[in-house]
Amino acid sequence: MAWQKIQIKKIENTAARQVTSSKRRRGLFKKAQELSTLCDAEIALIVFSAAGKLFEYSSSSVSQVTERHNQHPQTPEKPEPASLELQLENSTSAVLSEEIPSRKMRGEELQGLKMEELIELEELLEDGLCSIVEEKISDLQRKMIKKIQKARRLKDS
Amino acid sequence: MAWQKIQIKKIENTAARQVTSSKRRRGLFKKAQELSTLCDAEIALIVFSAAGKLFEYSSSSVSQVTERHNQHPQTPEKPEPASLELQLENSTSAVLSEEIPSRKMRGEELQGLKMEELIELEELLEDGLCSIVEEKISDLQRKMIKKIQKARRLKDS
DNA sequence: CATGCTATTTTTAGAGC
DNA sequence: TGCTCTAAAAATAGCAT
Repeated sequence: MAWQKIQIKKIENTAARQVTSSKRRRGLFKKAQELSTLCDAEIALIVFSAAGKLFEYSSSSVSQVTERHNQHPQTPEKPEPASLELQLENSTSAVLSEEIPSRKMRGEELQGLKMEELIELEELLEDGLCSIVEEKISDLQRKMIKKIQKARRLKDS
Repeated sequence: MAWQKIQIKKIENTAARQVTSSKRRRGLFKKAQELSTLCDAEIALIVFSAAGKLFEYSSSSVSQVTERHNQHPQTPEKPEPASLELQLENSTSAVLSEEIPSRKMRGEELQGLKMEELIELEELLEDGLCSIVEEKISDLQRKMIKKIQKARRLKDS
């Protein structure tokens, strides 16, 4: 793909394999998310690295998709909300699965909780979303600063 | 990616969405297979198209991987913040196109701007991201409140 | 160990069949 | 729906920092 084309066979060099694993895994998850958003597909992607580490992505939740997979065939209906809404819906699901994976509180399962638990969960969700966006804004700022510096250099020249 | 760059948002045209779905799905499955082979990873990929059709790939078998996923000890570390990151990347793109569509300031085009314009743009981006997340949090709160009320009714009955 | 940098390969949007 | 073609856009292998 780059300075040299590679064969699709196991990379024996451990360090190189690790680097390729990270890069390609990231690319794969991105592609999965893009397909989900562009084409309104429901996707679950589970990856166990050679080291046994788990990585997962889902447009909704892994358990939801695997459950649907188990019960296939069936023909569900898919409404079509705004794209941004859809993306944020997915963000919500992702936060839920990340912040409280051990409690399996997703979707209708929330209904079984006590009020205190619901409030606690609410706070978790807010914190999770905010911290993630703050991080994203920092990235944006850093990128913008680089742009500004570039603009300056262009003016000086 | 080709004659014209596209945004990562739902493709409204049904025919075009179907075509893109087929093409990208194939690409995604190929990438998954390559990662599995190159890096000795165990992968399961489940895709339900918008029409409800099932497509799946696994380096071993879907049920084997999902089983391993279920048995996985409560994910010691954050398994996948990447998916959220990616979704926010796309949200950022959406903000760009929504907030300043008439100025067509995306990607490399930013480089032609003056410093003041860059700063102004930076603020727009931050505001856009924050307002979107605030809106989402409001939605969340509303939903949580409904859940709480439901929990109360269940207790009273 | 991550991050950045190209040159090169790979993917793919759009149009046609 | 599936295939081909083409040029632009993305991904990325190998290094460098």
